Amino acid sequence: MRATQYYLATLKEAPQEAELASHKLMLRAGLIRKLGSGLYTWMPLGLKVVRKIEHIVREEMNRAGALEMLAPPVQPRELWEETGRWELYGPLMLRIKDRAEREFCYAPTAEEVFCETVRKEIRSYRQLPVNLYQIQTKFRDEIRPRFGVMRAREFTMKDAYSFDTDFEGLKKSYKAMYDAYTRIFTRMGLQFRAVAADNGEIGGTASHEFQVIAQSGEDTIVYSNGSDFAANIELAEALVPKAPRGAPSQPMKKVATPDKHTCEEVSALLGIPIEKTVKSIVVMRDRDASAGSHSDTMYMLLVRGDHMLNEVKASKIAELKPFRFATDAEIRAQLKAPPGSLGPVGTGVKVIADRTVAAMSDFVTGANEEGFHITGVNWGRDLPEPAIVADIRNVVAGDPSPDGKGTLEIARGIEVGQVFQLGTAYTKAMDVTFIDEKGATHPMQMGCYGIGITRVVAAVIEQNHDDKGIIWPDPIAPFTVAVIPLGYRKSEAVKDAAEKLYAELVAAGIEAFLDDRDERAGVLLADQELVGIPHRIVIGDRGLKEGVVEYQHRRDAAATKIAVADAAGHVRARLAAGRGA
RNA sequence: CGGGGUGUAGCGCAGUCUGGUAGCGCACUUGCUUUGGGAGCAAGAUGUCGGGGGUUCGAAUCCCUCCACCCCGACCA
Repeated sequence: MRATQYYLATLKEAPQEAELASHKLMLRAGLIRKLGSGLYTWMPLGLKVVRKIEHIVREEMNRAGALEMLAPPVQPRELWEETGRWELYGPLMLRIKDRAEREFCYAPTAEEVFCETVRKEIRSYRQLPVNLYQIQTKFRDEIRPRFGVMRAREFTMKDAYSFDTDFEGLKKSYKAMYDAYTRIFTRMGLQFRAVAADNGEIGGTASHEFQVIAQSGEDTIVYSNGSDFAANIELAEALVPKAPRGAPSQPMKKVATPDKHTCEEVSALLGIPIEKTVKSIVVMRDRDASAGSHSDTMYMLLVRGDHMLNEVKASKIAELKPFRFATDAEIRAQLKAPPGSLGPVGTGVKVIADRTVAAMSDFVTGANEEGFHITGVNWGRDLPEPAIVADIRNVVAGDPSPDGKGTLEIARGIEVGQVFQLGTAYTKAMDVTFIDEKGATHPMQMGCYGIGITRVVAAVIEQNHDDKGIIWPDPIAPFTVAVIPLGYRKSEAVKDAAEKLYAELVAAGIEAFLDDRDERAGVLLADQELVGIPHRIVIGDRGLKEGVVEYQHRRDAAATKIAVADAAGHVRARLAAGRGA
């Protein structure tokens, strides 16, 4: 491609709406343009990258035995009512009406259509297993679109659905996808980690998320330094403390803590370690909220002062389902005290203690009186044993690994893919069945597997950029080599050498970008660096006099001189070396 | 949805407090010079100052209202 026949939409400055490095660079390099909140137009350069990612995904999906098809993104309401998701999805789903007032949604995912297809097409165990996938635009009306294409409302997703006769088959299909995903993200040059994940509301038997390691990631993942344990923090279990609860050694005492509300403040004021304090989080179970009657029950969740409540874990406590945080008014009405001075002593409110808290003695809590806390609190003596003891906190770095091997470390991640064993949740609801060898009918075992194609673009940039711009890994670079003639319009020698090299590269099947614009050297080089073309060859009169051109990889600190005749060969060698690495 | 903020030329911004009829840098057009790291000079084009309403002789500026977008908290690929 020649620059003069292309449209490089680069910007010197990033629009102010962009916060994240990848978002800024995608706008500056002209990969995307914003159309509205969470809506992006892919410019020619950006689309090239998307297509390359899709290409890798297709290759690996096909290699794993999956078959590509394509379902409509606009789907009738009736289909979604079969699984109850027309209601369940709520405002996240974009709903549309046609001229006859029939209702549709713009699909946020596609379990229903694929189930519909399979139940119509497949009858016999002899036709199973199958794994069908598509690469299709999805729409989720996110509460808060953010970070450009990282969390857009419209995005491209590769979604696959496997159907098996039995659970053993499902496990095989799942493993095949897990392995395919590992190959896909490896080929893209990403540093990633597959972590055990929460199954969500759907249930099912297993799930893993593929997390790209990045400081800017929205997810927190934990992993063991002594084993291969890795999980989303939502899921990672905090074990029961090894040390038994100590015997009470202090009397219970009310102390003044004026204007001190957080555990940090109170522990600093009293000179007591924060590990001796307990945080009280007041929630309401509103089990009958949907029926309109309000029989909400208050619960107090107790977590050690330096720990964080894990809402996913708390939401799994059967007695609490579903819960919400109590309002300020509810707290004042029932506990006669404002948040910041709350505690479990003498309230009569049912207490759910974290495992760590249940093992504490002589601890500090709020006194349910503004400006006062209580020290020397002990279970059994000063208040009843907790009604429920459960794991309701986030693990912290240094906690023992749940598998008993090593301790946990914490990192941030960007979720680019997830694999799910769904089991029969959908196939039962939609009557997706097959006939076995004895003529009996059974629901199929289903799995689903997603990759956020457009999010991958942002994730790759998060991991591969510097202050000058993007640094694409070879397999997904929009162009592989930039040929940069210095003085294309001024020097016949430069022009001839550039044209010759460009033709050679193209003939060798290498995607070259010849920057034949009548611009100064600085402009050409800055654009190549911003856009992130990984390899470049600079051709100038100065070098040609010595018979050389300059090769520089985007990550190299300096250029190396190459004999003019060897330039194309050198690039080929570098590309081959990159593939090996 | 709650909290904070922004909306002025394609992009980045000043001007708003203290009302007087819109400006800077980059980009764009033309010409000359320059030419190995985002050039210089000269000339030029580009604006419903987010929309609507009000106050005023006069509104980008003050008041009301609506909208869009961004950031922080509850969602997911």
